[in-house]
Amino acid sequence: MQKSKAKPDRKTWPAKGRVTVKDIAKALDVSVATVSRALSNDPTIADKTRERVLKKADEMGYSPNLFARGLITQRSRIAALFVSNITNPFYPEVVVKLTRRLQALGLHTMLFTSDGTSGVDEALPLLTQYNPDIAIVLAATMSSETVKKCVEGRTPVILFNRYVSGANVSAVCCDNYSGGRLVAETLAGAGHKAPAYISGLDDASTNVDRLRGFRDGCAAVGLPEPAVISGRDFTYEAGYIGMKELFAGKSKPDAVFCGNDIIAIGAMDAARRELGLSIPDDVSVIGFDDIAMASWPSHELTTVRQPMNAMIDEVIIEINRLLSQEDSQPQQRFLPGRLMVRTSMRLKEDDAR
Amino acid sequence: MQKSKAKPDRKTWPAKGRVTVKDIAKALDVSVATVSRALSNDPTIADKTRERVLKKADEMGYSPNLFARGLITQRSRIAALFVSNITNPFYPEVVVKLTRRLQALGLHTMLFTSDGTSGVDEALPLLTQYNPDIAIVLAATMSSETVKKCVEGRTPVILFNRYVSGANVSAVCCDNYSGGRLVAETLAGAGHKAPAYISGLDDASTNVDRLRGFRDGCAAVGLPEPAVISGRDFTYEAGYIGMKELFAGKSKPDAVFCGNDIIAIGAMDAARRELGLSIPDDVSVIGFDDIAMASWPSHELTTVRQPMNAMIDEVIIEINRLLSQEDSQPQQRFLPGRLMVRTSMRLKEDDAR
DNA sequence: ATGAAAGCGCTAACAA
DNA sequence: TTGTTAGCGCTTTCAT
Repeated sequence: MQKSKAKPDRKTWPAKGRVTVKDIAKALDVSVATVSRALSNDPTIADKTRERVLKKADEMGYSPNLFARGLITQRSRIAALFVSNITNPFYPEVVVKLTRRLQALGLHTMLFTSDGTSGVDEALPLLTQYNPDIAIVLAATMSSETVKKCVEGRTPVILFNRYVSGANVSAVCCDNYSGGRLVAETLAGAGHKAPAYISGLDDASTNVDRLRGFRDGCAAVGLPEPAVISGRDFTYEAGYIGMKELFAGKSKPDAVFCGNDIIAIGAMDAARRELGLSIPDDVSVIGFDDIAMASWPSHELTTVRQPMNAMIDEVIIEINRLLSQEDSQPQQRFLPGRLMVRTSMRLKEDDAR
Repeated sequence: MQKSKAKPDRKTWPAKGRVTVKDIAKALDVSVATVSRALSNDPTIADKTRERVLKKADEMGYSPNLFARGLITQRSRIAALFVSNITNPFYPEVVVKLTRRLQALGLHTMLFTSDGTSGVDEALPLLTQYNPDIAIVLAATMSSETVKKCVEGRTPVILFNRYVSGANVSAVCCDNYSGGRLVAETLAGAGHKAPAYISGLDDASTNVDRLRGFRDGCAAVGLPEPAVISGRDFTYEAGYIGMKELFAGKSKPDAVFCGNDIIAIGAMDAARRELGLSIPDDVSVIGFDDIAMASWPSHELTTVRQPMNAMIDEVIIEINRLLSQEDSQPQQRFLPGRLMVRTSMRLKEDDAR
């Protein structure tokens, strides 16, 4: 029944048995400050002491509590990653590769998903709760309002395959517009006469830019305005149905450019199975992304390859820039795609021209 | 130069401008405890007060700092999710769906990836730093040592499509063994005579169980021991090469069961392109997973469907169990797969029997 | 080069 | 029903 200062022996507390700086300090009979300094490579500490601490910490199986650290440093070491598009295998691959790179940077990936329709905004409240050091948005729709909130909340945002012209946000994109033009030019060069386009999600900027580039390209090389099947989704079904619609009309296309590879594969299947067409003799099909599947013998899809690794590199560079200098301005980078020529596109000029 | 208690006006501090409980308390002239109680739906607070606080909090754009909360409650509200297998589209889909469910439970997904070879163990130190409430491992290799460390660290682990017999870990799996048997029985029923199997990763438990089930099934129904192409990876290439090898020998199989769908698709492509075979007339091909692609017209793959949604449901149930009762024992659940019959398998009995 | 002490934002005893 | 206070584990002045 002593009163004393009554701090010790609060052993009923949670604790969960993890080793803390205090434990190390006690074991070595130094102060917690010293332990902290040793762990954070503070130069103002004796080498011997540092070594002793580090050794002991290792022995005791110490692992820092990043919650506590983050609370004081105001840096969470968390990167928030938003994804919605999952039917396209391109993005899962980006998620995995990016996460690995972030891990190497000491950043932990917190993943947020949403269904395709509602975009990413609904996850915003979740985001703020952990105060991530950076937010990365993968080709998902994020309203400019949400973007603004992030910026206000001092969380730098990097958009991947999206950009917002006005807003103060970094972006790393494949140059979708040029990709679209490239396809138009190539098709013209191979003597195609009747271009068409099957859209993914109508208002996705990737889709908009690819189509715009394709249209402009067609005009520039003297091709007619492409027929456009508009807006379901970036899915196999969209391509399948789109292709059928395209050939239901009176004027048949001789080349179909698709919003992405998955759509293109759906389109090819429809052409072969439903329309009895042969590819590329009756119709050329071109995709976008160059996912692994595109090069499989069953598809052999000619497509615009997104420079995924280079894009990821850019994201990492941008993160470093944003996190190192306090007031670095957001920056937008556009990387060119490259046409991967395979057998789904007719190459020779035929009887044309 | 006053000394005083000198707490106020530490305005040079980080702060980052976020609204805290203290701000709300000040604005309403109540104590922070009251605010905290209102926010956490503590029953011991006056309804009026709660409403006032909630309203004000909303007005001020308050969002709790989960670092601080986690520090005291010892619950991070974080679920660690480990993935390595990315070539198989089954798992990205699980990741996205699972994440959405976890979000609904108020759990944030922290994603860890590793390359296929090294398994998941390397990420363990990262894990402990945030003290997740639960760890979920998706079909990745996690050494029993790592599992043990998690259990010791009081972090419950749920394996998805993996299990460890001895260890104290929960698991939710497709019943891969029965799936393998089912395939053998079906093949026999359709008059096949010469079964074969193309492996994924040799030591992956999914692969091992499917093969074991297939072997046992073949024996049970009087089919010969299946020829086995062993162990590259769960990839298209593995299937492509495996199929070629299978037909390089003297005895040709008339039915090839594959470690998963991607392998099966690779095998079919090889059969058609490299071997000039027709499917299913010359050889039947059966996969495992039933990914979206399997039902595409270009593949029409007969396959064992994993009950993905039911499996995810089980994971959620298990999480709730583990997190609610303190000392709930880990539990292993095996869910049966279902054969999806498509045209890649010959159905009629032929001249057989 | 080291220690003492304050405090990040929050919750949970314990009082009142 | 509410306020006071201690403290989660850590970093960081400020002394020494």
